Amino acid sequence: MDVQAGRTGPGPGNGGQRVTMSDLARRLGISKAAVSYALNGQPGVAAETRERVTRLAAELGWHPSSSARALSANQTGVVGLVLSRPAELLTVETFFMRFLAGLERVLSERGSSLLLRVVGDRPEEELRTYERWWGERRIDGVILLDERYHDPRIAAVERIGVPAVLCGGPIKGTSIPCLWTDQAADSRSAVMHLAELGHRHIAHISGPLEFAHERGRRRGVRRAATALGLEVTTVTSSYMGPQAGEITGELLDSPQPPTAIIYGSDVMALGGLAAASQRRVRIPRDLSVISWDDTNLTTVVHPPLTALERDTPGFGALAATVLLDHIHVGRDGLIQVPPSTLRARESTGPAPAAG
Amino acid sequence: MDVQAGRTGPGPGNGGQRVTMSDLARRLGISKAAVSYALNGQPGVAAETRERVTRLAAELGWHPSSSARALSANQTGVVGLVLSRPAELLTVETFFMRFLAGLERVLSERGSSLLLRVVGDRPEEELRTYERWWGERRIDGVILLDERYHDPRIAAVERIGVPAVLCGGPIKGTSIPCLWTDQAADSRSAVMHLAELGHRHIAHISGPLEFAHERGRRRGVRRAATALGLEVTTVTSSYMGPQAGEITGELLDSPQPPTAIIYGSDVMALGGLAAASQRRVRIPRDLSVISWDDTNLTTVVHPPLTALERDTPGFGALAATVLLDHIHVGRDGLIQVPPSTLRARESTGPAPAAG
DNA sequence: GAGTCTCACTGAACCAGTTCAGTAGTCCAG
DNA sequence: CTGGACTACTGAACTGGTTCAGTGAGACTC
Repeated sequence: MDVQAGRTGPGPGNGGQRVTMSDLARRLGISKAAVSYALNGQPGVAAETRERVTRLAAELGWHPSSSARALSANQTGVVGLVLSRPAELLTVETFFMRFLAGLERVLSERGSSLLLRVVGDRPEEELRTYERWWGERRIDGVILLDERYHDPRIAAVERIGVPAVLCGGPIKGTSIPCLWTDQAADSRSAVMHLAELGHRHIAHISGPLEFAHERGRRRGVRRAATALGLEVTTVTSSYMGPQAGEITGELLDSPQPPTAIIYGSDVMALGGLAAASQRRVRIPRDLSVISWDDTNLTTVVHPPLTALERDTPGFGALAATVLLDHIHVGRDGLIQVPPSTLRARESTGPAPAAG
Repeated sequence: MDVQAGRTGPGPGNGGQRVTMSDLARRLGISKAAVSYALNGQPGVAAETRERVTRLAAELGWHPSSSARALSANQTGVVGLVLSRPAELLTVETFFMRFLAGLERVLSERGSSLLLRVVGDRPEEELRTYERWWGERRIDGVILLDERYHDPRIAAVERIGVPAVLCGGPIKGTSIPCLWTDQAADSRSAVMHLAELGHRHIAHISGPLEFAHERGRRRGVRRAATALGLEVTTVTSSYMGPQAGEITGELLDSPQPPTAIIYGSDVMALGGLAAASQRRVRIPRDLSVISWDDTNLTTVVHPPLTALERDTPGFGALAATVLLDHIHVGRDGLIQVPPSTLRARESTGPAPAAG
């Protein structure tokens, strides 16, 4: 059993692949150890021998077996990432793909690979995956995305012993590096923009509060609005567009509707746009709209959305860099993610005259 | 050098992790081989011994080392996937995330993991990644996504010898299993829907023709329209919303504008909606709109988009199943993907009276 | 009661690398 | 011309599993 389809057995004479160091040693008439030293740039090999070895290796298409290397070096060159977002979120959000693009750029530059697992909305499955991956020596470390309120993963990865970085925090009393975003500053730039346009009553429709960043943003918006003397209404929604639209409708139908709404994501803002359009509320004349994420969607809709733009691929790249440094040189501590910048487009405008 | 941060050295007395089979054997006073047989359900072990072994393994948190296993079994339990989509596409499309969710469901059920690489729009890098992964024995097989016109990857994976499945095809003269989508049938159901509503001149704005499925769809739309006696205009666009919007504008401004447009994706359809709204063209009174993909976006915008719905997670699950079967039992051949179904919403309506 | 069979287990080889201790051979100093 | 240092290697052990060829003990057969 376990016959491999399309896979040739070991030994020469077949497709030609699957060359081992012993093959090289035999053909060159030297020992395996010499080949190893030559290929790894270790001293103790004559320049001419090294040259012969590397040439033959290239010629035969030799690649080091990752398993064998991992076995003796106790290093895999693989980084793990588990997505335990609810399915609805996965299908809607492009955050993850942009994060991934940046993450991968750094990983491939530094010779690492990414092991990915998508579990539904089952955090306990996420923890078990870390434990299994680390137990099976499949990974060198993990990246923790989507920090939750009182996130159990932090204690778990410390118990398991797997090196990790947290995209979130800061967390007190942990040795895990945290990539910390200043939600207060981002909130301020959005609220300030609306205040400058003359808005006196704004609303913030956030995503679910189980996510730590949503809490941070809600607090940031409240504080910034209070500091500027604005009235502020904060509501929580799922990440789904239709629900954000429904809440938008309720806000607009209330006796004292806000004149501007900040949405937790671009898709939520789209839902708001649809609700406004159904009520013949004009953007931005009657209502200003800001989206907390700047994706390509913001420029596809009409009017283009004012948004808080952050460098999500850069965030991914930073996460990869910090994790690899943590694994290899023990880098620790708190790293601040660059703040978002407000990109003003046509969905925000002067507050309507009070009526 | 190469000191591990947060990683404890081998041997007992530390964090407790990293138990090996030899540890189990020593503590139980039996041989490594007996432990192996016991844990793998092989015959030749007394039931009581097996029980003692499995209990101790669970107690000490033993996990098999994937490297050691891969080394002797020549199997890794890992499947590779490379995304060489252009960055613009990655950030916009949710196809991939939905595909991934289905893929992962099957992989995790069957004990496999996914190794992921995101390269930009560099197909040669994709091929080198396959070659390296296979050479390094990191993977058991790969999934080829986004079939291109005259795709060089098919010959490449056959040369390299890595088991693969192609999401596309059918391809003549290859042993690689193909997951084939009947683009002609999908095209027919979209065109038929418009014909039944009385449209006589329709347009199709497709994505780039380097993608094989875009060619298939274009041909399918043309044939279906011709068969039904409709006039059809086909235009090619990038996947970016604004460009699709621009093309929409040109079509609407032409002397004989179509009364319905089929878009290659939901984001492209959104671009079209924005262009129509700027020209005060009403949807669906003046123009009917169909999107080729049914994502959550189609129900967020106003009006909700009529779309060709296909089970993308199911597609991913099928790809995983076929690849694992190909690797383990040598399954081959052509597998047809279930066809899309047309989900009629409010963006399509009766053709306007000829003016 | 000798021969055979099965059961439960052991020892060793093997996968493909890394690494350490040792060893010829050369060179140079004293 | 001997001792020590250095170079360029070799052989073997080691990583943690799997697997094959034994092996001793007990049960069963005739």
